[in-house]
Amino acid sequence: MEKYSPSDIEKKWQAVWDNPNYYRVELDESKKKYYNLAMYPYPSGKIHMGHLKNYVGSDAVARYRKMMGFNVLNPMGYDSFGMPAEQAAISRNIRPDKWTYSNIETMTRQLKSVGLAYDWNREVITCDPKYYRWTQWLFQLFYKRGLAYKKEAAVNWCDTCGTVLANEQVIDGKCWRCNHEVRKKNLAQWFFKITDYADELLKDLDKLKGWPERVKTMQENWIGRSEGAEFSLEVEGHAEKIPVYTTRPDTIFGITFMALAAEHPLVEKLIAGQPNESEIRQFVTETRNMSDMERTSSESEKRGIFTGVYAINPVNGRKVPVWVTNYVLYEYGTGAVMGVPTHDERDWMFATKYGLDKILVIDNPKNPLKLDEMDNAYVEAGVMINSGEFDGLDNETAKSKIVDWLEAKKIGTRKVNYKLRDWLISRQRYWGAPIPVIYCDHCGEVLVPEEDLPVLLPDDVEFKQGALSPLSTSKKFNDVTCPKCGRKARRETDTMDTFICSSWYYLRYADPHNDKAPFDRDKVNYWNPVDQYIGGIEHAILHLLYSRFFTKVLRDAGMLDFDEPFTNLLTQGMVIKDGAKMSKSLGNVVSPEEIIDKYGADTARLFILFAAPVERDLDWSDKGVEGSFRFLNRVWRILGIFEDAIKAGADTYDVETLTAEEKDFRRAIHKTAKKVTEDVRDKFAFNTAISSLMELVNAAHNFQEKEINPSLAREFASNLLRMLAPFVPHITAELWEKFFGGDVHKQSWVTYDESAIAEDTVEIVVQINGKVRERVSVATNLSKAELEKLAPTLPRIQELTSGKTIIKTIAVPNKLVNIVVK
RNA sequence: GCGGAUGUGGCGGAACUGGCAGACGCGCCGGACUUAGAAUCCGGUGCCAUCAGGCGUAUGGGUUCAAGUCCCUUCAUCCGCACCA
Repeated sequence: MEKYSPSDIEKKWQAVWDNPNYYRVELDESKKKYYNLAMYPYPSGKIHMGHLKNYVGSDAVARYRKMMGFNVLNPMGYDSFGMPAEQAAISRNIRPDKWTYSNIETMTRQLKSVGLAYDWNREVITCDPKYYRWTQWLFQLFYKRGLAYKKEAAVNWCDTCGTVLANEQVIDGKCWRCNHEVRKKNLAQWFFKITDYADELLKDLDKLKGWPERVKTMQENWIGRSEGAEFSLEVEGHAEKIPVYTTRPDTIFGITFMALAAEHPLVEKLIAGQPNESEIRQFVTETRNMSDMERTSSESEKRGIFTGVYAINPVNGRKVPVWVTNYVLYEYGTGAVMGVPTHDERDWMFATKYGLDKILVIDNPKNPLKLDEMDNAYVEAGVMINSGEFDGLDNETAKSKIVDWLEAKKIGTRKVNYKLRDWLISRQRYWGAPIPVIYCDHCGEVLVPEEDLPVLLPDDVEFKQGALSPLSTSKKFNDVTCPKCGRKARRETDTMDTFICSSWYYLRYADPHNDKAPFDRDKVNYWNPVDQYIGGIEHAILHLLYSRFFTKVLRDAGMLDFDEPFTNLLTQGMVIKDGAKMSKSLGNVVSPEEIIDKYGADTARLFILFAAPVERDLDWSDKGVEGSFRFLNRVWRILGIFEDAIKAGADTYDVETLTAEEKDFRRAIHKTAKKVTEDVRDKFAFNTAISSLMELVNAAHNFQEKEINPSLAREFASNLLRMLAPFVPHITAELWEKFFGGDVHKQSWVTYDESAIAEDTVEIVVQINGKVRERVSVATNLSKAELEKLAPTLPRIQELTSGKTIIKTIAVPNKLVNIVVK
């Protein structure tokens, strides 16, 4: 047989697979569906190893499921709105759409060169007006359901990107995209009311049995639910009250001061006319100008200033000073906090610094507290003291009793709070889906009528770094009349966060060409939810939370019938080289193209799958790649040696005619089939599946210079090629065609025969005091009693136990015998 | 600080419900083929030790006939959240 030449083989098969009908799938109620999805890429113009790792693993799953007889949906598309296209327009004067579509073309070509089994008929491109028409339609659906609203707020602003960002897109106070420090800015912006779904988004995490714990925990923390009470304190000499939220109603009797956020609107009213009014105002301004980084770090110093006014604790009438501080967050709860220094560490630090009073209200039952000996707040459980009628209760019980009491006296109520804020979706950028709203001086906010969708992106725009949205520079775009009254009006010039586009793309794949609706309900209900989703951990909160939110809203709108979009989630690891993530700046990048050119896509795929479990980081090794290439050559070579036998063999034959050695080999074939099936089906353990295939090929080498039963050789080739097909599709297609005719990817998955795996004898380990001292071959399933009887009679064991007393013998059938001696 | 994870040869990594630690691959060592090299094939390869044997899964302890696996302690690394009252 000729030499293994990956480039010829791969070109040949990729041409076959490029036929749009080859991977086409259709809805078929008679077949069990399997929706396999890998997170679609941003069309940067070049695939990198990270993409490859993601898509190769996902592809193996799709191909395996197809061979298992599932109707597999395995689509691909592009998350094609976003800043880089606009940057290209700003710095190189290339139109964003040109830049994007040419990148899509090259990336598609690169993806095809990897041999991925996508149904490209279903390609989704989010910057295509046929797609973003429905993104706009969905915005309007949210609007009509009261889930999209515009409000003025202090929002996150990135100067380099020239746009606002959602809370989820601010990482450590910096922009998720460009890493530039984010600052606060007051702007009127569009929000999606994700907080309406906070409770369900949290609760339904329990339904996601197929998600990694880590991702669920991250979402749980992000949603940040807490239970407590809200109540108000009167202010001496003012009509206004100060509402506060607390999770520690059991410490209400210990309030010694009130702390307001610098942004709190009451501050201005309270300080009016105070002698040091201007000093306080200066403090407020300074604090508000601090970056979020300095402001929210728990290490930074707590500072504050007394307003000169006092509030009254409603539970005991105590007069407490009201302070303005830098450590209370305006956005959470009520923007005001009750100060209980004895039982809250932050309040302790603050009160100590400014010499404020401290009252103990919870005591340590084991070791009574003394205020003047404490150097920290007491935050453990304990017994109530100094708390009127609640004294003596344990503080957990007191918590709910005090809230009951507050409610009965109409002072306060139970309250649940979330850290999750509404999703800021406006972007002051061009390359996104325009928000389909028109402003009319007469009619106000008006939705663009459905028949006028999509609101197209105009081309008469100017791109300038950091300037206002380019859309505001377009005459065409802004020349509009009010759809209601016909008077001159103006368009919303903001576009939508690209994360909106990606919050529903997995639904569009089910019905990608629909021009009457975003998708057909029956089709989505057939294909969705996604059975297996694979992608990077960086979307643990962003994309995965937003998509869950969208699914729930669309369910409530009657557009689909499930609660969660992704049944199983696999978060794949990064690609590492020389101890660091591959990056241009470190110069440790290996491009998929160069590997494919040198060894072929099959080798690249095999190495990626073999070197590490999918969810773990992959340590790139050039030597390891060579090892994978070597293995494929071994497969090629051994099947070449067997070629005549394979062709002469029969599909069914009498196993009893095999020699003992051949029987062993046949057992290995069936054992491997079992192992590979279980590894792929249950665990996505491609690395161990491949290692057992390597063992099988190694075992075949015993026959390289020996006659092999032709039918056995045939069985081996058929099994090996089918098992390897999901991992290395080209070489297996070629060899299958050569030996069996037809298409390996249309074959059914291997089956195995338990009886063929069973062995007559097993090797038993005999231990003395837990150390292996002898091995013995016995009949399979020899009973415990028989084993216990047999072991001490072995010569070697007799020798080692002579003169000692046997205390106990433990036997585990098919495994071992342990003799305990003294 | 809180939460999650990880820790096994020279390296990437195996080990199902506790039952032979180190599968498979890389690297290394030896051999065959070759004038020689490359490629290929065969064999070896946790550490210490002259065979016997001893020691080994981050640390220290515990449970057990038996622990990488279960329990407690400490340490290290990575990730997420981080003044959320």
